[in-house]
Amino acid sequence: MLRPTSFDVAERAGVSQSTVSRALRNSPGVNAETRARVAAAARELGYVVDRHASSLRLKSSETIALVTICRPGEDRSAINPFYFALLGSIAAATSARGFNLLVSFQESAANFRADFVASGLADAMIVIGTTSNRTAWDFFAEAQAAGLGFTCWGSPGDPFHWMRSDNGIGGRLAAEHLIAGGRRRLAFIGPQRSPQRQFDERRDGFTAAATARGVTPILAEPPAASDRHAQGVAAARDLLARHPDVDGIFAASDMLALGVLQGLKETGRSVPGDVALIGFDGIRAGTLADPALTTLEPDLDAAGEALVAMALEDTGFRRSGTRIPVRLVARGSA
Amino acid sequence: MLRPTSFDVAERAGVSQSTVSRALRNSPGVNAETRARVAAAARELGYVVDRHASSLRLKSSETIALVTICRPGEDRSAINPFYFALLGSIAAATSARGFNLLVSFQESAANFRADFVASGLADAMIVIGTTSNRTAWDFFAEAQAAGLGFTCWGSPGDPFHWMRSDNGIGGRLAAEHLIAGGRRRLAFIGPQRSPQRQFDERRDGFTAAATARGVTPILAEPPAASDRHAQGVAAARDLLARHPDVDGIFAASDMLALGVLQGLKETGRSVPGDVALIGFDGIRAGTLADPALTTLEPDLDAAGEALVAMALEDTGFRRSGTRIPVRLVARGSA
DNA sequence: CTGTCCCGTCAAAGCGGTTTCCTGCGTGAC
DNA sequence: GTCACGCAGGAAACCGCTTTGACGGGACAG
Repeated sequence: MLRPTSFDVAERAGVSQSTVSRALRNSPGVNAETRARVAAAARELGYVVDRHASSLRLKSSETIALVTICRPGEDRSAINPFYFALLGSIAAATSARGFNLLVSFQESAANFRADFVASGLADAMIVIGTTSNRTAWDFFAEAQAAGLGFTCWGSPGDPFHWMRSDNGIGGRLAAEHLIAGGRRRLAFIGPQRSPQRQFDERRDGFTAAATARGVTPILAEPPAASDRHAQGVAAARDLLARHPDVDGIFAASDMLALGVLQGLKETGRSVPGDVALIGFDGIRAGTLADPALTTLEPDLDAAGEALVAMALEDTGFRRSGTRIPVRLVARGSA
Repeated sequence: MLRPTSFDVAERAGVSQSTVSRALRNSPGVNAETRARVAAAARELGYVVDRHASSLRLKSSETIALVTICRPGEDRSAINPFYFALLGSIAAATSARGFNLLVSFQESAANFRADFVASGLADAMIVIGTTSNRTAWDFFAEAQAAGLGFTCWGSPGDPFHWMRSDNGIGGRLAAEHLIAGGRRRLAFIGPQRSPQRQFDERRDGFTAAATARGVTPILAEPPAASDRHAQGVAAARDLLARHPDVDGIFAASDMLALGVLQGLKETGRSVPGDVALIGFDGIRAGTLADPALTTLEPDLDAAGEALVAMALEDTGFRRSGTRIPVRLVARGSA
C-alpha cells in the first residue's frame, strides 16, 4: 500500500475516518481509549497526514516563503554571507513554530516569482537581500502593483512591513569605541547615499557621536568596483592617499571592512597599530581575518524571530521600522 | 473577492471550470480563441492556481526538501559556509526546473523532521551538511529504519543515493601543484579517519601523487578544538614544532586551511614564501584571506544540478558515488 | 416509565483543482 | 440524405483531509 490514508487508519482502528482526523489533531470529543487505538493504528501503518489535503481544507500551509534578492547575474556565492546567516536564523524561528520554510533566490526583475502566498504555498513572505540592491526596488514596485504583502529586512518604507539593524546606535558605538581607544582622526567609509538609508543611518550615528566628542570624521565614498570587498580595498587606498594620518575607520559593512583591511595592509599600515578598524554585520569571515575584525553585530536570533513574527502579524510587531539591537564585538582590529 | 478560483475565471470567460483548467495548463482540446479568453479572464482577476489543490490531485508538489544537518547545539552561523554555497546552487537547480525548495536545518537526533516526502510536501529530499558530522549517522540510521529515501552530499554508502567532490583528483592536483612550485617537504593536515572517508580520499590522492614523484608527505591529525578553524591553528603550530622544514601544506578543507594560515603566520612563517598552502572547498572566505587561499573548488553548479537530478531520479544519475569535478584555483597562498 | 441532555461517533459536504467520460455539433464520405 | 468521425467543451468523479450537522444510546430528572 503506497501511502496509507486516514481511511486505512480508520479501518484498522475500527472507527470512521472523521474520528481518525479528530483523534490525530487532538480535537475534543474523542474518547481517550479510541484516541489511543487510532494513534496505534496510525503508527503501525506509518501514516503521515497529507499536507496538501490538510492545507487545502484549512486554507493555511504553515509555511513561510523567504525570497532573497540577488544582483542580476550575481553568482550565488557572491551573496553577502550576512544574508545566509539571516536565512539561518529565520529558519530557526520558523522551525520553532513548526512552520516550514520555502526558500527562493531571485535576481531578475523580468520574472519575479512572488506568488507564493497567492498560490497558497505560503502563509506569508519575507524578503531579504535588499539593502543597497537596486534590483530590490524593482521587486518592491512589482509587489506594490500586484498588491503583494511581505515583510522585509531593510528600509523600503511604506507600505511594506520592514525592520532593520539599529544602525544609528551601531554608528554611535563605533565612534565611542574608536575614541575610547584614543583615536581622533576618524573616517567613515561607505556609500553616502544608500537607497534604503541603512548606511546613511550608520554614518549619521557615527558622525553625531564623534562630533559630540569634538571629532569630525572624514566621509569617504568608495569607488565603484566589482564587489564590496574590492570597493573596500580601493577606498582604503584613496583615503590614505588623501588623509595619511587617519587612525580610526568605521566601514559601513563587514565585507567592505575586509577590503579596507587589505587596503590598509597594502599601504603598509598596521591594524590596529596605525589604524583601528570597525565593520558592521558580524559575519563569520570577520573572525577569520588577521587581525579579527571588530564589528557591530546585530542580534540575528532576534531578527529572525521578529521577521517571522511580523510576517505572521503576531501582535507587537505590526509597526514597521522596528530596530534590531546591535552590540559591539571587540576583536583584534580595534 | 478573496482569491478568485477557477470557477470565477470560468464565469468571467463564459466557459466551464474544466475548460479553464485545460486552457491554463495548455492541455489539448481547447480552441485557441477560447484559450485566449480564459487567459485574459485569469489575468484580469489576478487568478493564481492553488498549489495545494493542484498538488493534491496530481500527487506531486514540484518541491524538493533540503535538509542541512548541523552539529547539536551548533550556532547556525557556525555552519561551514560551503553548505550555504551548496544550498545556493541547489536552489538554482530547483528553480531552473520550476521547482520549489523547502529548507530545513536539523541538529538533534531526537526529533528529526523528515516526513517531507511522506506528507507530500516534497517530491524528494536532499541531505547535506553530513561530512564528518556524527549527527548525520543518527539521521541515516533513522532514515533507514523509516525506509526513507533521499539524496545526500557525502559518502554514507549504501543504501542511499549520494555523491561528493572528486576528492582523489583534488588531492592529486594539490600534490602536483605544490611539487610544481618546487615544494618537497609536504604535509597533509586533516582528520585521518573521517566517518564518510571524504578526507581520507583527499589524503590518499595527495599521498599517492606525491609518492609517485618521490615525496612522502607527513600526515598530521589536527588536535581537538572548538571548530575547524581553531583546529587548523593548533595543527599548524604542532606540525611546525615537529617538522620545522615543511614547505608545502595541503589542508583537508578551507576552514581548516584558514586556521592553518593563521597558525603559520603566528609561528613567523610567510605564506607562500616559507610555506605554500592549499585548501579544499572553494569557500568565499578563502578569497578574503591574506594571502588569498589557493584551493580546490568543486563545480558547485554541477553539484546542485546533479543532486537535484539524482533526487528526482532523472536518468544518468541513478548510480551513487558520482564524483563532482574539482579544479585547482591558484591564488596567493600557493 | 418517559423525556431531556450530553457524549462519542458517523455520514457527508466541502476545499480547489485535474481528468475521465460523455455529449453536441460540424464536416466529409458514400 | 444518412452515417461515421472528430473536435470542443461540459458534467461529474476524485485527490485526502477537516468540520458541520445528525444520530444513537446511556445517564439522569421528573
